[in-house]
Amino acid sequence: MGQWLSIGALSRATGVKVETIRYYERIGLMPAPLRSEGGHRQFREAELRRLRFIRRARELGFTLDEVRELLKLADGGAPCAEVEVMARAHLTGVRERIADLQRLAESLAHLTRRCERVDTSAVCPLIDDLFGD
Amino acid sequence: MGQWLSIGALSRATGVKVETIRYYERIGLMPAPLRSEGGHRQFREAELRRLRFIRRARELGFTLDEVRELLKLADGGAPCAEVEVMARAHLTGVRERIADLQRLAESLAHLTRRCERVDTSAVCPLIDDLFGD
DNA sequence: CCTTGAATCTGTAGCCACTACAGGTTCTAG
DNA sequence: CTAGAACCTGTAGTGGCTACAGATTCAAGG
Repeated sequence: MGQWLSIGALSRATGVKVETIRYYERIGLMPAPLRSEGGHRQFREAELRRLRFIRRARELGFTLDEVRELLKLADGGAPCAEVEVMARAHLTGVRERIADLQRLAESLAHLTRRCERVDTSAVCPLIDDLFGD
Repeated sequence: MGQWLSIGALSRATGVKVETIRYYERIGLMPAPLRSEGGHRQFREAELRRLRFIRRARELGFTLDEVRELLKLADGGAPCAEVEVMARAHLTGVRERIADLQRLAESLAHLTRRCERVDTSAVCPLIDDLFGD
């Protein structure tokens, strides 16, 4: 009943799974928290904020390494310009992935459209296409 | 100099890396090929066609399990309807991923836009946002 | 025929970001 | 005091490769 959260409470508060929290600690993304007599983790406000930050950055698609970088910038006073550079680079990457997937969806749609026109169970043009030279 | 390809030649012919070809064999996606006296793999037309099929299906974003399924269908005469079902399901998945990424790009664009408006090196609104409750 | 060096062989470990156990200990409510 | 929920550590698995290390085999040139 103090000012701390158990790992389960922190998990509920952030939406990050218990195992993942321990994983983040293991890889040094989260600091080692205080412990109870018996060895249970006790988290405080700072850790809650940090973990929320991590979760949101992950939701924006940053890799853990990028999150690490972002946290370093944040901890170091965060010159906005540098953060923006990272975010923009990331955005560019995301847009490229979207473009890739769109091309892919295009191809798939095209292939399935060809499938539609085959009466019942002839040789599938999609399969044929994948095999063709 | 017969009718077979070495693993390197197959790799060049398909664009699939040598290690990946061996990996596909290990997981049973490619059949175990003939071997030379000394133990080197000897691939023939059938394997070339199969590997090309795999590569193209992978380019369309199918998982290896889906590729396996597709190959089973292809080997079994391929009733076009079933193939179409798989392809459509896959297409739906791809479109969902595109939608997810677009939402993500939207958020990122929004955040970086807010960054732009900060003069020089104030507290970064992007970082702030990720920390906020 | 012999040598050189490129290609190939097997087996194992690493990557990312978790997730899922197993087998034990601690905490908390009744 | 006790039951059982929550927690602990450590290890292994996921997908789809990729990257070694250290040994062997192959093809071409002399």
